[in-house]
Amino acid sequence: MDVPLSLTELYALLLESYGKQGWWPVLSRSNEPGFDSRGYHPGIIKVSLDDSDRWEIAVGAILTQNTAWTNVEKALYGLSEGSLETPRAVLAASAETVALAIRPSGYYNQKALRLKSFVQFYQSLKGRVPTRDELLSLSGIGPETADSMLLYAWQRPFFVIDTYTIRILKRLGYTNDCFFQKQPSKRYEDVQLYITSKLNSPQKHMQYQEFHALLVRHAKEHCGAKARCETCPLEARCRKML
DNA sequence: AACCAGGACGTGA
DNA sequence: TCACGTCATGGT
Repeated sequence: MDVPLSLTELYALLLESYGKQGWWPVLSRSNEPGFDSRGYHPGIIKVSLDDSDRWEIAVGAILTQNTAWTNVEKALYGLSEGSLETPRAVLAASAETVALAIRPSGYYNQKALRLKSFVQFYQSLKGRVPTRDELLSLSGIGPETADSMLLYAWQRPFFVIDTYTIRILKRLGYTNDCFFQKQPSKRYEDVQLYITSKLNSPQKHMQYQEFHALLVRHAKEHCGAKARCETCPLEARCRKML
C-alpha cells in the first residue's frame, strides 16, 4: 500500500463492492410494482425525471442539510400527509404549517423558511435549468445543496462534496494533496475541481451521481465518524489517516 | 447518555 | 478571513 488509490480505482472498487446505488431516492406517487408499502423505491434509476420528481429532489436536498436521511424521509411523508407535496401548496401554506410537516428533519423553522423562499425561485424558472450562482444567491442554499440539486434534479455535471467525501479521501491518504491545505471556505471548490479533473466518463453527470452515492453508502456502512475497518472493502488500500 | 447525521449562516475578533 | 455558536430531530 505504497501508492494511494486513484480516484478511478476508488470508483471502480466502490462500484464493485456495493453495486449501483441509483440515486436520488424518490418517493413513488403511483402503485407501480417494485415499490415498497410506503411507495419508496431506493436503488431504482428513473431515466426521465418528471417535474414532481425534480421538486421532491430539490426539497430533499434542503431537508437533508446536516440531517440523517431517515429523518428527511419522515419529513417528506409529512409533507405528503399535509398535502404539501406540490410547489404551489408550499407557496400557499404558512411557514408554520410547513414547519410542522417537516418537523422530523430537524431545524424545521429554518428549513420551512428556506422552502418558502426556494419555491418562489423554483416557480419563476418555468422549467428552465437554474445556474449555480442563482441557487447560491438564495438564502439557505450553499454549495453542497446547489450541487445536489443541479446533479440529481437537473442532471447537470456538478460533483457534490460533503463531509463524507472529505472524510473518506482524508482517511484514504489524500491528505498530502494540495486541497486539504487550503482554508475551509475555499476548500469546497478545490476538492470539487480535484475530483472532476480526474474523472473522465463521457456521461459525466451519471458518473458523478453514482460516485457520490457510493461515497455516501461507503461512509454509512464502514467509514462513519467511528470507522468500522474490519469488514471494509477498502481496508487493504486505506492509510487510515487521522 | 453522549454522539452523529448527505449544511448554511450570523457574529465577533 | 477564521473560529465558533446556532439551528433540532431521531437513531445508536
